[in-house]
Amino acid sequence: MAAKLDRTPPLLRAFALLEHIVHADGPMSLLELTETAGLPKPTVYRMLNVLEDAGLLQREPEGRRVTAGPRLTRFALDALLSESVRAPRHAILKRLAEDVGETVNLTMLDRGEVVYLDRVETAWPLRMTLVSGSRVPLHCTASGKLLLAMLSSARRKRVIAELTLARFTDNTIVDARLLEKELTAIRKAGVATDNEEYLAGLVCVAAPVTTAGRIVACVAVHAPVARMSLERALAHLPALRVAAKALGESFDN
Amino acid sequence: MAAKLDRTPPLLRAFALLEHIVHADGPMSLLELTETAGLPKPTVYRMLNVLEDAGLLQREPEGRRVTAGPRLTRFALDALLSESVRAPRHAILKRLAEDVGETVNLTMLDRGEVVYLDRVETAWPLRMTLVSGSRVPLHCTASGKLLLAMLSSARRKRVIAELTLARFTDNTIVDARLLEKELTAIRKAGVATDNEEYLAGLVCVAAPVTTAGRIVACVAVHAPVARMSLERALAHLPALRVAAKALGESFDN
DNA sequence: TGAAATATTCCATTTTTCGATATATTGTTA
DNA sequence: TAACAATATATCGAAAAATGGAATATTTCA
Repeated sequence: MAAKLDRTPPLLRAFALLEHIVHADGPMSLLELTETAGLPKPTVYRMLNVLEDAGLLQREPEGRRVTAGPRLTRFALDALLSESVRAPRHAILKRLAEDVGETVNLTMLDRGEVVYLDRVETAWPLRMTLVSGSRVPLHCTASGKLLLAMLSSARRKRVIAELTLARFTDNTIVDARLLEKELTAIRKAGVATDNEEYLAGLVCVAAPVTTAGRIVACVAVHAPVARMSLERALAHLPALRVAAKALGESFDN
Repeated sequence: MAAKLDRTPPLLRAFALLEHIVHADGPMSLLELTETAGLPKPTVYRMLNVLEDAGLLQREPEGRRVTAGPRLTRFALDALLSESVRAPRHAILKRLAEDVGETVNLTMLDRGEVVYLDRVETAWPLRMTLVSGSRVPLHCTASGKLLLAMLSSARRKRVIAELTLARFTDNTIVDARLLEKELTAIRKAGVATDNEEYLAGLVCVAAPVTTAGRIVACVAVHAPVARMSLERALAHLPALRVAAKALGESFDN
């Protein structure tokens, strides 16, 4: 994964550099990149400037270090939402949806919200039709709470401190301390639920999707409580976990 | 979004081609790409082969058309995950935007221009609208003037010497001596305003973001003067300062 | 203040891309 | 099946761009 770039075709060098930056833990400095890319300083320097001018990279305020820029983020989301990228995961979701007989979806964290990467609806008539790419809040959804719970503790604290814990239903958690408690429980259990916290009458169960030891996404099932109680939904957890495993593996081909 | 590639730097052409492919609805043929990219057939042909060899693209079973490959999926996933580093920062801005009820943004100085690191619009569209990454001049924006004012005098002189003090509105400061005066006042006040100096009808207030005793960025609110006078905007200064403090802390890890 | 670390510029050379044109392959229709 | 159309692939000299070693400038830190 830390492949040197000096053997890659020039056409792809810029892209390969982006891969290194995006794959690193945090922002990268010119010198770090020079090292990991195995290219001379002036070369990397020039590339970084071109990439920054194009909006693909952004400088960090503190120093001269660099991270993914807005155009790159947009590209990444477009890619994950594109038909051909969704296909392998979609098949897994479809099977899961047939198993549990309710709507299932695959979600990620983006800009402090839950974004739907894909979804498979059941034949049931559902009022709630969220298209891929739409967004829901963090604090009152199963996926959101799970993704939040899995952030590093420093980041999680900062995010929670700034969240507006808007109330959507009687069950919405609007107290930061209670939310923290809930997240701790979720982290321990490895599963999150939404007990009519976002939309009255709608329950949801979400399990983490892992690749290379990292939580990258959530797979979740939801249904009107009239049709499926939270307990009944939790009974599908094993199926969710199987799907989650398959989804995780599908990411590292 | 259907930008032709013939004006993009060669370094970025491969990436731009990927953008087109990912943004399209389904698999794309050589001819389609030739058309949307605005490049000659042989050029696109060669690029596709390189990209396919690299695992970034995949051929449809039929062998003709191309779609995103597994390496591209990986990359997109990494890109979105790396962005979670900035989640806390974004949350702070979001909270501020909700407080003041107008668009807020985070900016920094980069190569003689103001660059938007992030921005939160108030009327939230369901679709992601990324306008960050764009650049505006230094001499006629609240952020720009503030960042300029806070530079060391040696640096400031050098930067100002390079500036073209272009006129955008009747209020734009186009005289170097007047600008220096304004900057001195700003330095004393610790806050900068833009009184329709860049875009007629738009006012802005910017406060400094500090890390380790240094001004590294600005947080600003702006609005149409019809909706918010400069005085009313200044009333939000305390909220701006609170956000600025939180942002500053988010920078030192 | 000065020394070390880091970033930026320079520019002759090498490498790569470029794309007009030509050819091959595949698909389609009568 | 033959003739045709559409699409994909190969060639190559000219033009453009990236390259990277070395020099310079800037920032950081003691």
